[in-house]
Amino acid sequence: MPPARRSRTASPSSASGQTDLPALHLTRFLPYRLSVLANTVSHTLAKLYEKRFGITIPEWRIIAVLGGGETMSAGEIAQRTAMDKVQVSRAISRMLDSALILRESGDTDRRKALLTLTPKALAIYAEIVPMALTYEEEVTDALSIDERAQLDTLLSKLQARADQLAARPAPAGAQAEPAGE
Amino acid sequence: MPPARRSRTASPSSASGQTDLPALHLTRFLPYRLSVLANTVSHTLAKLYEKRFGITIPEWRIIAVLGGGETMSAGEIAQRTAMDKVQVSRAISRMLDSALILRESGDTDRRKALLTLTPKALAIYAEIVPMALTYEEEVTDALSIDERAQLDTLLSKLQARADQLAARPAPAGAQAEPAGE
DNA sequence: CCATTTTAGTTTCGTTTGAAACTGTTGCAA
DNA sequence: TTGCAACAGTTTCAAACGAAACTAAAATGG
Repeated sequence: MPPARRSRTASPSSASGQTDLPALHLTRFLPYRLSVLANTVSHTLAKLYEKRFGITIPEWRIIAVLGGGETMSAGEIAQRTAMDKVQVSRAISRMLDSALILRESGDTDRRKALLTLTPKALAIYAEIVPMALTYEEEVTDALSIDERAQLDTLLSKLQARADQLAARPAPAGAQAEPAGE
Repeated sequence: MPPARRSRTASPSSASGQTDLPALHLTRFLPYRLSVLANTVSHTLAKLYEKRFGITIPEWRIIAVLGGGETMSAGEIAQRTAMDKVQVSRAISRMLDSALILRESGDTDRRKALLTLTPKALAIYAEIVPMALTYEEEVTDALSIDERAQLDTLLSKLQARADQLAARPAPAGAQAEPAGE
């Protein structure tokens, strides 16, 4: 099956007199497809562990990176989970409330708090990891071995490129307000 | 480069006495990777049209499906954009405020409102589509022709499977509360 | 040293979201 | 017909979010 490149020249099917502009079909538009897929997957998984353990995605991510028993600072967690520090801060305070995490002020640098999972959280980790991996397998079961390798490659390449484009400063001369029609 | 299947048996690197459970590295975990990638892409793109036209993602999606000049109901928009009806309802009311959309009560069924883009919105469509397609191309430029075809296939397969798993009723006997650990 | 800047993390504020309740309309059935 | 279930869309309310302001503790450097 060829990729069916979207036609750049066909006008929208309506007979309106609009200029002959490239059509865009949401269902073939990569950002849309990624968004829908990621949403479906995350949502399904989140419901699984919300139901079972009462934790949210940010909390799960923190458990995931600390699950080895390591200790690290909030900033380091933020980096490793790709969440921003506000999100991490909030998740941590929830986890303190539910006794999932332990915070001790750093000795040498009292700005950095050292965070460690409690045994309760480690127990959750032990249960949740197999669940998560099982779900991941169920999804990737839709693919052949080759395709899984392809997926790995593609996601890496796309992420690298997306990061690069995100870092690029916004094209100048684009403002919303003074759009004098 | 082989896909480097995650080791199922190696214990976490820490020397703690935890049971020997499968490790999970977030950076190799599909739901996480999808979520981060989709987020990066959507965010970058959203900033682009937020800056240029002052519209949000839901609004952009509505413009995208109505861009051909067609008329449809809110429910149909919801289906086609994979947004839920609340989101659609809110986006529409914003678009009514900014004169991007036109709503007329259906004649035969007064529950269904017929929605059409205004010329102002069609003008935005004409400008935004090339921007969106350009961005998409910039991202997919990271891939070879073959890889683009692969991506198309993979996303379709994964979405189909994810939908299937999402529809499946939650596994019974999983409750958060009575975790008498 | 003291003043300034940088870093780590938290708080605040306004917005966005999602689930559930609600309003109005139509279709169906006694 | 009226009475009730199903449907289309909106509103409400509480939780979640992001940006920016803020606090506190190091690092820098005159």
